[in-house]
Amino acid sequence: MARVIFHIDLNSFYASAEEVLDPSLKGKPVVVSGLSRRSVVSTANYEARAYGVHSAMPIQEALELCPDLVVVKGHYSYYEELSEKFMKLIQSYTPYVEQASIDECYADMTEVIKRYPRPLDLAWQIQRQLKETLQLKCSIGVAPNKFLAKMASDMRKPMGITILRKSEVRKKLWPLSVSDMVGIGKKTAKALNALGIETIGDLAEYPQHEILHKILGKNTTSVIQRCYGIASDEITMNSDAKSMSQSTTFLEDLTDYDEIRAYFKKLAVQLSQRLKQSGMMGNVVSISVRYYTFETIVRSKRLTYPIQDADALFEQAMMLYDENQDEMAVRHVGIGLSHLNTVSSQKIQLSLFEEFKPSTTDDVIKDLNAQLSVPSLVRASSLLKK
DNA sequence: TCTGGGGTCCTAGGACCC
DNA sequence: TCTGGGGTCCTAGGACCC
Repeated sequence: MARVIFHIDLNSFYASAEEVLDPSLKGKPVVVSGLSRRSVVSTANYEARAYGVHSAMPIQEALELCPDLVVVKGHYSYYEELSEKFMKLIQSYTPYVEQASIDECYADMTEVIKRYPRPLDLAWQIQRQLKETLQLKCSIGVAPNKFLAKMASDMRKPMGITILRKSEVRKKLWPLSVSDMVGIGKKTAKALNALGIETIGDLAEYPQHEILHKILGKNTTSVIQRCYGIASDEITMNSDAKSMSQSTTFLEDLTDYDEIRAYFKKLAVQLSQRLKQSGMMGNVVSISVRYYTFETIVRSKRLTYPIQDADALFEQAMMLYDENQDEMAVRHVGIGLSHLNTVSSQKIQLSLFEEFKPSTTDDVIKDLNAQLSVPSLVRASSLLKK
């Protein structure tokens, strides 16, 4: 049985959210972005897009294109709040809602839709309700699976509703450029173009799958199936974050060790705060360092115990940084933590482990550190001596 | 006007174990 | 004494998305 999947995508979400906070912005070209010389556009509203301004464009360039541009600093916790309300609203229709990002979700409306004369009526209602209650515009794609729903919602923006049936794939999907497919970015598109593949139709009919495999890897089959409108209709609910990171680009490139260290400290504190807020711990620490050349390295380390504390994050980050010191000027640094688990599940794992009685002093210290969120071996050792 | 920040997933090589 | 082949874990790098 074919399912009815909705993809609901908020239009220029951050910019719209700012217009809710400050209605005087309405009608003006607005971007949400950082305020430094090195910032790029996070989201542009449609008035700004009319000038050619778009996401990821350096703010300086955007101002060149549109001198009257209103540049607003993002209020990200407000966006989170609004996003939650958005998801709740969709969940009032069906429990089968998959959050795809802060401003989009998939919803399985197979059952819900039966209560409406036409699928369009449900989509209209959702659009109207989002506009009335949250002042947010959205585009909705309606299709038998997630991929087609997503492609459909992209076809009419803003405030569009598009139904895409599997029987229409040749007519509506095949003429599109391969780069319009989700998952096909710049690099992959270029490689495909080199084979003479320009459109989704070209890709669908390309006979030599072994050659495609060199470009698309293990996704080859599923990418080709997508061209024919075959894709997953499975809704994955409530997936916890797998990693969390905090990074910053300096106003000027830095060479001074202590200054860079101070930034790592700040990032560790911020990251730890967020981890604690969401009750997460993790045991793979990573840092990223981008040099003035824009070359970026990432270094990571798996710990035998999970951490959450700012001091522990900072200590591990600095160990990774020290091991990879370079005299090049640094543009950007970041700290990340992955292999996250909720604190409560960590405690369960810990208590299971305790039945086996860790034998070495090292293990005891690590366990103590994990339980107490104590960062350094020194502090745990001193506890043991008491 | 040079190139943010926060994520996910895939690939590939080396270590290590059986 | 010139050499196996899986499987899994760890790390690094990169593509992609919003």
